[in-house]
Amino acid sequence: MFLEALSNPHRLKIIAVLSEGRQYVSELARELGMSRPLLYLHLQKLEEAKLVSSSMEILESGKTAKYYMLNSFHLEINEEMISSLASTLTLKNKNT
Amino acid sequence: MFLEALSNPHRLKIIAVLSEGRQYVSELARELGMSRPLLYLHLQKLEEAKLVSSSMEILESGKTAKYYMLNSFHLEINEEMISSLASTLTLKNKNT
DNA sequence: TATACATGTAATAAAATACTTACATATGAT
DNA sequence: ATCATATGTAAGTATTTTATTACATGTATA
Repeated sequence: MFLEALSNPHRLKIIAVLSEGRQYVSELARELGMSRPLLYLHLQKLEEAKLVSSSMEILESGKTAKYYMLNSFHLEINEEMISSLASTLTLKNKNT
Repeated sequence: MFLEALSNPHRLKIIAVLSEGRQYVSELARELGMSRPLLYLHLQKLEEAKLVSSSMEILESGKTAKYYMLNSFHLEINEEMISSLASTLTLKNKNT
């Protein structure tokens, strides 16, 4: 769910950096001062939420790089929207 | 942070119910099929995020009741907004 | 007094997230 | 061959979040 994807400060930073342009994972990890495995985890969640996309490419150096880019998004969040979102959710309920 | 507050399905349901009108905790717990202590926890997070407010009142029966009501909100979420939000965040960084 | 129903919270358990360490593979340059 | 730098992921640990259980207090009613 996109709201869950946006609930972590690291992921917001990732979005902020990607909003300035696409970047590949290792370089992104350096810019954010974050370990690559951890960055992967966050990127995965952002990708599942369709907030970012990725593509494998070849750097000038000849090494392969996985580029991530930000998908443009625009959401209006208000009571009504949350209510209709809530009605689509299933949550394990003890009673019935 | 309001995005964290909105990242849990129970809390979205709470908002959905409260959007139909104010309600007191015990009754809300029954409507949601949720234990009161758990509901308290979620209501606290929503209140910290300023999404709901509460007030103690006396029921016709004479018992005191803590009413919760939804605060009206409207947020535009897009890359730009996330970027500026991200810049306000401090996150523990290993390297400087 | 016992029952019913309200608030409030402490202590604990369970589950989900976040994070680290370690290693594997591949390519190009020295 | 070794070094540097890329991807990818498994396994384990740590932390945070979520959830339960068990109480305490107060008021009105039977």
